[in-house]
Amino acid sequence: MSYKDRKVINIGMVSELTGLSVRQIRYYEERKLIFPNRTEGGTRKYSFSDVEKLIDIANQIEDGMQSSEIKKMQKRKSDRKVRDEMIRGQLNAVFGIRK
Amino acid sequence: MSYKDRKVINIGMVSELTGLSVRQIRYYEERKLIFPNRTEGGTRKYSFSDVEKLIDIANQIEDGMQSSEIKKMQKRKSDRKVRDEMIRGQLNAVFGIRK
DNA sequence: CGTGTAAGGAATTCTGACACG
DNA sequence: CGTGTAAGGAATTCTGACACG
Repeated sequence: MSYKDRKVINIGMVSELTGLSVRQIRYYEERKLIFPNRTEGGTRKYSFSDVEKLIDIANQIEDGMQSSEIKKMQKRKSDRKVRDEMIRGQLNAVFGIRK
Repeated sequence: MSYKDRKVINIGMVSELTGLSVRQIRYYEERKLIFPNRTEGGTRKYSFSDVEKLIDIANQIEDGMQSSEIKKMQKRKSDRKVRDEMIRGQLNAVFGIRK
């Protein structure tokens, strides 16, 4: 929706923005930690959110965490978000609490 | 500073985002209406601000305005901004009006 | 496991020019 | 003036593999 989430950046620029090698960036995708879009021609396209996520991933790897662990943590975080949003939705439906 | 102003988008994606041809986008640059960055290799890089500006330019062209006229209007707009900021600065220096 | 690299090919972009109008 | 197009070349990216550890 916002600029931050538009997938418009090529891998070369992502490499420059993050300081990571293109090899690393592709590898984190292979491990299902990041999900760029693709052009018709097959070129990867990333968002600024992806750039930030990649920096986090690189830091976790640097701290000795394995990609499989990082993936699990991503899932936990995602699950928490879904749960919180459901609770919010229910509260809103029942009590009409706004925002 | 913000995501909106980071020059990270290739001309192909700009073409897709704006609906303009790459020929048009390059031409508006030739007429000094837009100023992308360049990679070492010479590839153009645009920001989301540039994308919006390009849409405005295309609309003005479509309305029959010439590129030289558009450039003049851009300058006027820029001059107004500089003037307003100077006034603000002076007021702030003399009266300490905040923000 | 995470990352570098050389290999060959494909997609993307660049410039300068000719065309039309 | 604004834009399309074919031309030739250069920069960018892609995949699959081998290497090291």
